[in-house]
Amino acid sequence: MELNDLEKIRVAKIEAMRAAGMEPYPTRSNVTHTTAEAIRLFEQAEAAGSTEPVKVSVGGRLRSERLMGKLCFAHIEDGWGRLQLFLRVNELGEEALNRFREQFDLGDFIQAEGVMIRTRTGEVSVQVQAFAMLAKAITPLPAAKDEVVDGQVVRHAGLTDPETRYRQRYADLAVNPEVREVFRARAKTVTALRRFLDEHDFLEVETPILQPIYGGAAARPFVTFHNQLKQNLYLRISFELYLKRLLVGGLERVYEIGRDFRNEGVSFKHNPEFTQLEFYWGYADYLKVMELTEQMVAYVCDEVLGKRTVVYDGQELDFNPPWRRLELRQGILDTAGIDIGLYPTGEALAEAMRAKGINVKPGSTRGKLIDALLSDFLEPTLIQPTFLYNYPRDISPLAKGLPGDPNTVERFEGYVAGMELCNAFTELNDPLDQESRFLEMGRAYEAGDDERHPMDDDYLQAMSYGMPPCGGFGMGVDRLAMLLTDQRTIREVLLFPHLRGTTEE
RNA sequence: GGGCGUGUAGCUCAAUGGUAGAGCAGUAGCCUUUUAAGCUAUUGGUUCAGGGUUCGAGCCCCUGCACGCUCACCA
Repeated sequence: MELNDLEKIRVAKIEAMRAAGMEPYPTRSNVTHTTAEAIRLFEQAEAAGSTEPVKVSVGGRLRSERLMGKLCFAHIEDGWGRLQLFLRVNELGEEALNRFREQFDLGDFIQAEGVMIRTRTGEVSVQVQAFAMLAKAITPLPAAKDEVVDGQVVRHAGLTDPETRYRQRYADLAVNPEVREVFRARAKTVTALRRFLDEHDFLEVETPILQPIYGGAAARPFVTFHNQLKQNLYLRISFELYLKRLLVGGLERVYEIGRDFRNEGVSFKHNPEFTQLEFYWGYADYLKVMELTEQMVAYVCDEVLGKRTVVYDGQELDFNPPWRRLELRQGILDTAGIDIGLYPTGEALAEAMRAKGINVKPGSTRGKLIDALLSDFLEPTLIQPTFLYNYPRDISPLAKGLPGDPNTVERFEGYVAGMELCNAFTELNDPLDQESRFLEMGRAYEAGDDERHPMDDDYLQAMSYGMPPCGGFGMGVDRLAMLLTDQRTIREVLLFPHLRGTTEE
């Protein structure tokens, strides 16, 4: 452990404490109240007109110190808030107060016991009668100054460098309270999603992360190897194929919240591992799923924010149902000026796009071209929550066809703030059709496309036992958390986002 | 992967090719109701790494690394 000068000074204090018979890392604390409990207790006593002294023992991290000769004000912070400590030579004696001044630094975890009082300026405080070190910090917190004014935390020169914040998230969290709030909101989001689905009689399940055959999405997987079994395994790119097997088995409403892994580029909305929610709802279809989605997101907004509107990137988003519904064909016509319905083949559509001066990636299928039009023209315009529906068949191999339209499937995606939030369809449950779709995919991707999917024979076996009609749904939970916490990058809602390795060590 | 930008003290930031600085933190002294903890003094640097140009490089050039923005990729 390489120590800088500031850290060496603190280590010297540790040695001085031990030499004086005090343990800087005692095994146990003697904390009786959180800061919030202590304050509440005192305010209640005050309101009741009680003269009985409120005695507490509180613990927390030392966040500010104001040394005034023979007295000292300090703030400690625990997981519930902040509390001012008032240390006087009158109660503590000169020796103890000097010990506090000399051995206690900002960032240390300490314990203080005493009587709750209100100081002359009116701040609820602990008049300290005894104190102890709970855990000495060696590295100073990367916040120069931090205080509470009118209940607001004011920071002067805090920790802002994104790289340091992500690599040392512990320091970021310790020093930036709004970061802690983001992750509290994220946790509430996940809890609310679970509660909503539980209340709608969905069963939460867990399916394999290590899979011998990956599928359910078009993405490159991470590959790993089981030494004993001498077997290649893939980290899942979706839960879909396993969850639908469960509907075959009679678990007709299931969901899973967990991690997906995709071996692709990173961006403000992509991380190599991300949290996905998928649910499958027997006897439903994509229209019913749309309605449930609206209700679910509105429910989450209520639980997390207490309201259904949120300002994201300066724009107010309204999550009140119903969301705007826009047929994909119409949306592309409105924004790109091309009616995909007039071009049933990839060649014809590519021709129409070139005529408009749009760059066409050679070898693209019709579906990929439509997806490109969607991404480039339509997606940026979808700010308010919108369901795009009816998607091209060749990029949706697990979705059921739209009756009467051989090129189109019953699929929708939810877009908010120009970003894809969720993806759902009426699930294909015809095993023979499914098999031919797999084969179709295999041919379309044959020319060395590494998104080509292996045939999953066991999945077909499951389908052949019969799966009830159902609507399936997938949503990026990180992206929902971004929207609800007004964060413009996924890294801000991941505690430990993926960063490149450093060259040291 | 491409383009643009950034990298200087623990943190936030300065510094025409000419002595590397400030605020806060730290250290020392003074101070019995503070709240950007006041006054006084003071310590602290592999300027991301490695090469080059130059009498002289934080600054200019090259290579590499990391981060940010952006484009590409990504159902």
